[in-house]
Amino acid sequence: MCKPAVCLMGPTASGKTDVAIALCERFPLQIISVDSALVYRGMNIGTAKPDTDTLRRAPHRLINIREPHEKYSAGEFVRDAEKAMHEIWADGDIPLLVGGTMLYFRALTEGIAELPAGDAEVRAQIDADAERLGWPAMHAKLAEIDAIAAARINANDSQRIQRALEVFAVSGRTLSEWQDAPTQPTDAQFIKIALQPERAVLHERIEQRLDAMLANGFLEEVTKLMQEPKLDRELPSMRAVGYRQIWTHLAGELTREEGRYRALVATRQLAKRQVTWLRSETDLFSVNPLEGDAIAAISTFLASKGGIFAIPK
RNA sequence: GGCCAGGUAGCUCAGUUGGUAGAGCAGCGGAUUGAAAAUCCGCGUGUCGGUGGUUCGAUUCCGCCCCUGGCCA
Repeated sequence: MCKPAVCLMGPTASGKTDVAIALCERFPLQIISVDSALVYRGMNIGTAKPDTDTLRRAPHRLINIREPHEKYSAGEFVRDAEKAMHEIWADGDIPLLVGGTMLYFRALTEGIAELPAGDAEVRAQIDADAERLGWPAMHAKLAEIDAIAAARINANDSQRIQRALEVFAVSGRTLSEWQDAPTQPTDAQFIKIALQPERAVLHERIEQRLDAMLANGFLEEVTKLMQEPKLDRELPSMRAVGYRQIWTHLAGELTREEGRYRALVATRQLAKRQVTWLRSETDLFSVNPLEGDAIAAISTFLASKGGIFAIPK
């Protein structure tokens, strides 16, 4: 039996949280966060994490589930999200998956291949080799063991080359062999909603939000993180938009104004990549959240799905 | 007011011994399978300040004007 789940997707600063909370007041929904940065504790201001008051009113699952020195992944997300969805269904409610990490949405709704987890030691070894030989040479090595993956991956794409080499090193099977197996999407009827503001307006909101973050202690938050002995700027968490640039500023390599500007640019570029993902989504109900009554439009759309949505709270 | 330097893409600048111009950044488009807020690929978007002159042809040379910065008054 296939139960419903609502996906609320959108680029950063598109107003997802506000819409999600409004929807929770109208329908029997419980929120699951779909965000690779909100999983980290202590990263609150720069990730625009909902504040504690908001979280009390509208609890979010999959927020604050990792320390910033830990890793998280799309595969782990799918397992965690499926578990959370079953809990919510067991309560008689419907999951509301809210976020901007489009790979996580894709993995959940389309399925993701069974793959070995990342291995820090193997990665360090590959990095060391790449340091000497360069990534194009590593790409050539990959072509010898997995021509299919090598054909798909650009010779400069350090991360994907590393991953493909890593998978073979730890499992003895090539990445493309692993990925050859058909993937199993999560068993749910996904109702996909996208918040798509006009680009210029989104850019304005991004800038205002960044300045608000800086006024509200973003620098202090990063200062505190820099003092953690387990943290360094190569970690996935510390490469997050904003954190990486502010860290570079606080390390004395950029002025405050340069750091702010680079953080601003990085956030816009993130938003653009998120929009690119959305363009390739099918069966999307698309709404401009900053024009007209978006909540009403989404409510009408959900009500048209019938079932539990036909009876608002 | 005088002298000097400059005015070229959204920004910072290069360049054209006269044949209408190109880098970086920004921006835009795309890819995306356990790091994805990551990583990578592609695309130059222009009254060359204005105006008159010389010339087959001026962004380039000359005159005048405008603007910006500096120095001198």
